[in-house]
Amino acid sequence: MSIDFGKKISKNSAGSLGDQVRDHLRKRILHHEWDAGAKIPGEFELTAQYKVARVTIRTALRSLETQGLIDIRHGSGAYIADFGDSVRAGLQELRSITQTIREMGHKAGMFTRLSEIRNPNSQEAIDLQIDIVNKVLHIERALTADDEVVAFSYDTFNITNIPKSVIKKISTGSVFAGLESIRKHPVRARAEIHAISSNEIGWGRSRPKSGLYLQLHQVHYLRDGKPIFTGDTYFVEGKFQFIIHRTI
Amino acid sequence: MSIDFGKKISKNSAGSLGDQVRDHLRKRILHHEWDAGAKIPGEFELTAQYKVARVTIRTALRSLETQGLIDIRHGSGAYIADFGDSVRAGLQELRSITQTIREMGHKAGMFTRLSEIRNPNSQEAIDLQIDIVNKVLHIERALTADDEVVAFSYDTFNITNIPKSVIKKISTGSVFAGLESIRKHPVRARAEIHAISSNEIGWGRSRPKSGLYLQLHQVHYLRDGKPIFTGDTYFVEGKFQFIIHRTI
DNA sequence: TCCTCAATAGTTGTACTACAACTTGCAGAC
DNA sequence: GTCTGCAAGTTGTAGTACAACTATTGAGGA
Repeated sequence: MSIDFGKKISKNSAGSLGDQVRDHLRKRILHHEWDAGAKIPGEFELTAQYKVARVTIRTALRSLETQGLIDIRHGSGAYIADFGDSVRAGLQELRSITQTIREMGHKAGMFTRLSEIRNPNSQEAIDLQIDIVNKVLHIERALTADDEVVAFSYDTFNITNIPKSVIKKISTGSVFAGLESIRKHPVRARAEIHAISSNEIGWGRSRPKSGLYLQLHQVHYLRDGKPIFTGDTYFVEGKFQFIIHRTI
Repeated sequence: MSIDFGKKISKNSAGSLGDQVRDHLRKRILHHEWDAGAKIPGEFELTAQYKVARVTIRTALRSLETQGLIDIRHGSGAYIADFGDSVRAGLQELRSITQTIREMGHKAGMFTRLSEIRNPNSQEAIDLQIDIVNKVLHIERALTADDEVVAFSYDTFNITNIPKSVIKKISTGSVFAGLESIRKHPVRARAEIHAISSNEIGWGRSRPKSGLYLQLHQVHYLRDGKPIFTGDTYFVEGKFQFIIHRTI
């Protein structure tokens, strides 16, 4: 079953009813339908708005609370956490770095240095949960903001069951758009953060002399829990501000 | 109401029943009661174990799922998310580093190098939203796991309206416990992450030769939105694994 | 006038029941 | 051996009722 919500429903909304309501409410929050600190409608009113049971609304609200977007107070209501913009630019939201750069008001660019189809190495095979005889697409790119390199990116995709046209689309830079077109876009990712000092990362004139990077090692998962792509992104220290919103 | 759970219940467990169950289940997970990928008991069995309603179990499980510790599959069960066994912190969960180390089954320790009451510098005054004539408590500590230094910490507290006994408690290391005793514990924090290479961080023999740190600059906020303390924590690269769970 | 406090309405938290939707394993047919 | 379909088990959603907590209101007294 999929619901209407009275308003428009986004194409990529899927999963349980609770997840759909959560995603919809999340968009309403991030679109500043309510100010920071403001009280959102009560559970009974949301029940009426979305035409679902109260328990469904509650699962959505609890999820948003765990994500740090709202603050639920017993006997009072749910309030918008006054962190809207930080969350937007923050690490917890799964979106392409290019898109994040763009949303922060900068011109996003990209230079592809390498794009090849090959067998995965052992670490990639483990991360992607595939055998080393499978084929993967490996891409090395430099990401820019306002024509300045802010990160070097090494990504590897499991291209089993992915049509050639989509592989081409991914290769040209539209990673998330390409995967979304065949409903194989990731819904969550696991990321490890490391501080790295190395002169073997990056290339060209834009490589920083300091060799100091913030490394983000990520594995992206589909809704069914299977990994779709993994990669390391090396952010040039100081060029990109990471914000994390921590909650209890 | 507070529940027994059949086993010992930790003193700092508080909040709603769902939160208590969530915290208890989190400890069981982090203590490796179940292997990675293993199925945890079903909702009905947990209902019997904890002697609470199924809806309470469900709120706890949904929260753990949002935090990325488990993976709930409709019609099947809840499974432990795959993770290794090094010291690990979900960055979006706000808890003391000491407590995190302890929850992972390691011996947590702490050496205080400096503890003084003084006026804030300009940056601290901005972060804490106070005037520079106010008084702050500044502490410099080294945090250890299994007698090995994993981080150096420089914290500054706004001690306006904080009784002397609590200040003493904070100084001796029980930051969160001290603040909680007067209901001034932070509920969220805003954190910036940086990669730092410096020989001016840390002290003593435990200072790493590489000088490579993951810096976490944080401001902690109370429920009413006011900052309570700020600080920089420098994690020795490689000693502490940071995990971020990104969702759509 | 100002303060205290009790009553009250409104909101979230927990309990219980019932059924829908989905997954998994197994028995049986072929 | 392979496939199909049933059955049992598990999570998801619905509905109701009440407990626990919050915020407001207003009466009463200093």
